Amino acid sequence: MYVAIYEDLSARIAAGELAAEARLPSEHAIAEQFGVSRMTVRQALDKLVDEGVLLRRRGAGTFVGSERTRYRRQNRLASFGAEIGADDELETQVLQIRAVVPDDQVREELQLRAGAQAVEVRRLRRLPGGPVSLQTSWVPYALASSLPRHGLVGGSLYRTLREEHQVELRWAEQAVSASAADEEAARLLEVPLHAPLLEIRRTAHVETNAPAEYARSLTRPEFPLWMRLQA
Amino acid sequence: MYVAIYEDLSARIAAGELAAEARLPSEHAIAEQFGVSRMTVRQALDKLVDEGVLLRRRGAGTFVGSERTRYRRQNRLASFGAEIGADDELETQVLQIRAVVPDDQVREELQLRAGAQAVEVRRLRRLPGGPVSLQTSWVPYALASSLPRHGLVGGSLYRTLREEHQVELRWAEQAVSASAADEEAARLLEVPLHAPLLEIRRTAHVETNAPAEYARSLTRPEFPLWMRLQA
DNA sequence: GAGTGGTCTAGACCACATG
DNA sequence: ATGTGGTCTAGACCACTCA
Repeated sequence: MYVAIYEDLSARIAAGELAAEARLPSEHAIAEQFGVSRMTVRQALDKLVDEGVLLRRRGAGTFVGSERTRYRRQNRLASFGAEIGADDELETQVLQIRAVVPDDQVREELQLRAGAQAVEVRRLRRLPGGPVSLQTSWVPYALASSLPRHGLVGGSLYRTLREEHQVELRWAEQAVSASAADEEAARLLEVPLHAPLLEIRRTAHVETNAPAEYARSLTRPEFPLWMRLQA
Repeated sequence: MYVAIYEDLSARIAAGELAAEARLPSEHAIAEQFGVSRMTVRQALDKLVDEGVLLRRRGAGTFVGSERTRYRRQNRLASFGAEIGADDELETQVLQIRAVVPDDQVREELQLRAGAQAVEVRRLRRLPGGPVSLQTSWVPYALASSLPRHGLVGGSLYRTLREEHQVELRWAEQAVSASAADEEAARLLEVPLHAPLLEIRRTAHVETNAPAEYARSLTRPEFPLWMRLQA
């Protein structure tokens, strides 16, 4: 039920029915409107506040965040397109999909036995203006053995895992740093050799907390990563 | 009351009394132990799960996260020392504190009137092994007019704002990217000219959602930023 | 089958912001 | 003075995990 309230409010904000800075009905009023208790409403609002879509002000009300604040759903495990706020225009060039015996760091992150295989997916993500990000992902072979044969659905690894392999990713931890473009990255991302790039190493997990994807990505610095911090 | 439970559990995990991978008592049991309802316990556990300290597995129990997962309290607005997990050893070299009329981007982020002043704080953060990060912060002059005279408490801007100016920061949004070291950054951070650096631009807010700090930092790539993503 | 976390109810009192 | 969000109660039923 709280998911239904969450989706209803999300849709109304996305549609502009609830504009930026607008005040929402009070939690009591929303509860009555949906015929649920206030704790259930709060569960939906908590999620939207966490994403930066809503702001709460004690004694005053709950407000829709500014355009900029809510444009990017922050700290969410989403497709890369949604992450940079350009899901529609993003193109994916699949460079390679193959089964490999991964290196030690990948093996450890995916908790694979020595010699166990993983599927390696290398992609270049592009916008009309040019290349954006070079991404390499590894998925345990046992989870997605048909990936090399069947390829990606719509260029999205997460969508493919969900729809073709019944693998639903729930949370991830990632390390964000910077690195200099090597020859391959410079060529594919169309930047000078040794140019600074945003480097992300991510381990994503399914609901049982088992790791299901390890990824390394290099992104042009014009596409920063937005995040939200709580005290 | 949920804060008390949160702090009790945090302390027991930090002290090693609850080791990594250990299972916590059930939510019902914790509620009885503290004499509160289960919803209150969940409020405390939610916060720890959000930080990556605890992991929940439906039907099985709540577990302390692995050393690595819980070492860094992720997505939290904390002092830089706590952020990189080396609060004790971090040294702060204050390069400059002065009142300035900031540039347009800073003025807009802090929602200052044209010509209004801000206090600029420039710091170099160091560990025993060498420099780590070069940080410039701006705070509206009205919030901290005595900062240039009195300086920082223990090298920490957030602590100074809290203790000397009654300014408590509650949340922030930040853009994370990469940039090449200019001459000054290269000299202070002891890296080659044009070396890749992690660049963060952060706007921090008080409880009323008014902006109270804008900061730009450049960090050596050996000190990545860790974050946690939820589906 | 027993115990766990996930969700929900139908209230309540409080501190706080605003008119 | 009114209404808001912040917190809390004392239950409940469910799906799920695991012995």
